[in-house]
Amino acid sequence: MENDNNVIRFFRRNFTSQLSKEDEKRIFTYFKRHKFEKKQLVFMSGDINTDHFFIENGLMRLFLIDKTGKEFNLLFANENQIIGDLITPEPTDFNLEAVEKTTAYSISERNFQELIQSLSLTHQSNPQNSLRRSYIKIQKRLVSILANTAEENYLEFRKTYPELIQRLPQYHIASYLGVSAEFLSKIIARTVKK
Amino acid sequence: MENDNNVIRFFRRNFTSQLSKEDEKRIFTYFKRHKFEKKQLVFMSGDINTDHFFIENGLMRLFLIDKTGKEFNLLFANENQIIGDLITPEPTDFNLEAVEKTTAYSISERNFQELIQSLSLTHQSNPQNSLRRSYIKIQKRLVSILANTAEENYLEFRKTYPELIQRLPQYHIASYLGVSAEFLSKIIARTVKK
DNA sequence: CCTTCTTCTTGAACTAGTTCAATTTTTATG
DNA sequence: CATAAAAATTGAACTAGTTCAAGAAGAAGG
Repeated sequence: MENDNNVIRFFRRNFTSQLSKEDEKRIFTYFKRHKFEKKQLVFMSGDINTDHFFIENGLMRLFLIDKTGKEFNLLFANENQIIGDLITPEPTDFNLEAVEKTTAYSISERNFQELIQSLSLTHQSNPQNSLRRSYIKIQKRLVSILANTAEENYLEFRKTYPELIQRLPQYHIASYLGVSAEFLSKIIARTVKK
Repeated sequence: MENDNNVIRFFRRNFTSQLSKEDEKRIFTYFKRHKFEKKQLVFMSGDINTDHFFIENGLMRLFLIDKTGKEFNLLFANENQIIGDLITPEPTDFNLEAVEKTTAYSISERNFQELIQSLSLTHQSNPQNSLRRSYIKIQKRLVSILANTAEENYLEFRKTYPELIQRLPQYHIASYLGVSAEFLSKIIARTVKK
């Protein structure tokens, strides 16, 4: 991990801009590097004290499997993003999977908090703000799914995440939008004609 | 406000248990008391720097109006809960309305942060945690709306918020569940028979 | 207690989206 | 580069939920 500093940059961007060499070293020691194969499951429903994953390279998805066995994608994360279940250390309902071959750095909730504290990021402006942004985002998504048609939601998704459209199989996008893969395919066929 | 301490109790419960008399006085000075009539609009889409409202008595709803004029309820709050739009001080997309005659205490985001700081609630464990809980809740709601039928969602709502079933008109519940008022009425007729 | 307003109900016609099954296209791999 | 596996497409039959319209029931105020 020493030979790059994506995680450091992430910390600078999200928490505070002044990090001493000491701080950086300290940050390194908190993360563990992992490689996951395409479609490899990282954690699954029922697991406790799940880690957060900072993605250096690749693409992951957080999803849920309902009682009928159907999957629902909740979140995607790619390079320089963090993904995990906020309910940790409680048992998670979700599953985390690498969609592509992925390199990621893991940290437990407890260690994450400890790290933030020890860097005296106690002015709390930012860990809260990023959670706030996430909250506002999911709130918008909820409304959008309720208020708009699947076609509108798809077009919006495409506009917002053009690179994800390239990288994700369609059925994962369908599941994120809350429609069947078949129907999304029909939507796309329809919108291409226009 | 001096003759009761709902707000104080809220602070004790949500932030820290040790509050000096000084602290309590300080908290009082930050809040402004309001009374709202049934159906009175408190803030609306486009308003900037909207306040948070701590409800002493009554019931409020946060909702959005889509481009076709249809309303979507996002959140209800009753006694001893706080409601508002986290996007503040940015312009809100939402509307806040008193569903019943309501008494509430308002505070701006800026003052709220200042107050928390000045009470040295800097150990940040809790403002974050309550936001986390909200996030986890809305995440579950999103999945639930996608994965379950309207009937299942209604039964779940009824189980989780029995008192809201009493206090809210059906069409507000319908809008929260993401179905038309007519369809909810049919669902209820159906479930009564069983 | 009468009148008005608000909320709830019901039915009929409709539509967005699902499910299932079969086929084609694309991608990955020995 | 051939074969297998994964992903996308298409059509037909279906269903959950919508919309519109009209009427019934409930609640609230003068």
